[in-house]
Amino acid sequence: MQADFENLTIGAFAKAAGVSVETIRFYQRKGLLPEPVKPYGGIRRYGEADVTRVRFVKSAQRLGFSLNEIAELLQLEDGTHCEEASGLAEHKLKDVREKMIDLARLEAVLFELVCACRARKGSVSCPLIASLQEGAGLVASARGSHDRV
Amino acid sequence: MQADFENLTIGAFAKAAGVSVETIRFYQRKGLLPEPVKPYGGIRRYGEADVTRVRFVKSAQRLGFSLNEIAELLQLEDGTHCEEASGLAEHKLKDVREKMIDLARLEAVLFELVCACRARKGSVSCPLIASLQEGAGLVASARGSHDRV
DNA sequence: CTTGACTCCGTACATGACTACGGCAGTAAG
DNA sequence: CTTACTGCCGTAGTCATGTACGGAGTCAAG
Ligand SMILES: [Zn+2]
Ligand SMILES: [Zn+2]
Ligand SMILES: [Zn+2]
Ligand SMILES: [Zn+2]
Repeated sequence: MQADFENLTIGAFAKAAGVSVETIRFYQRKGLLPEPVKPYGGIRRYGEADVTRVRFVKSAQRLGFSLNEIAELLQLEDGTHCEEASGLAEHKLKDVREKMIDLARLEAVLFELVCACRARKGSVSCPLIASLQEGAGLVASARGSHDRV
Repeated sequence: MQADFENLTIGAFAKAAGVSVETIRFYQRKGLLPEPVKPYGGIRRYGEADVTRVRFVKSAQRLGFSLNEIAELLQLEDGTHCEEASGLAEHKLKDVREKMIDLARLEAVLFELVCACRARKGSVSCPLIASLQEGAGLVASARGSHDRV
């Protein structure tokens, strides 16, 4: 029951990697996947290494890396550049932590608004709408100098 | 030193609202802002109310609402639909909380990877890269049924 | 040999939130 | 009056991450 992960057509490859054929082709155009040589007028074949590579992309994506950042990571694929790789990851970790703080602030404000809405007994109009209209400093959210997760 | 917030041209209005002219026109096309009547072959004028409205949009955006959701909120602008408004906010709050959980998981994994990278003493290759290549169950991240913040 | 499934390739579409451009018209300063 | 801004309007482009489609070629089974 061992699947043969060599000499896959693009369809089988995509299935093995858990993405669509179109996605494979898209990654090729982006330079995230090598395009295997095409035998004279024939059909390209893919192997184990390609499947691994797609899985790499997908895991990195789940970690919040963009495809461009993943391209950078793929430069380091041979595993001999620990410094650079962990540098990228640390940067991403910083981004994630900033985003967590933003979201926490968001959560607090939204919660407060929902509470105010529920508790509005005497007021004529919805406190949520009212506070959005003032809109002053809710979630000041000093957007940082670079990309977010 | 009191700025006169009536009879603004679109340029002054945009500046007063803290967005670009193009953004104003974009919001008009999207139906988020009313387009004031244009005097015979002349120039539209904007006032305080328009500035307030843009600020509403921007605050709601900082709270994670999409422009479409903000359009919904604007339907309720008169403040007489507390139910609907707080319904939207509660839904968004739920989204935010889910996203916070996702990010927390992300943070943990990234942190672990960075640690592993720093601590790799004997291993030949970078543990971060290695673990991306295996890529199995890192951040399972069961993506929910709907929109995220 | 035909049929049907699959590949190849290029192009277009989808989403969200804008941003840019080009040409024409109105307005203000000198 | 001329010049230099603005405003008006429509169209189109950007970025990210794909998805969809159409026509032509290839391959394997029947
Ligand atoms: Zn490393
Ligand atoms: Zn960053
Ligand atoms: Zn309310
Ligand atoms: Zn939702």
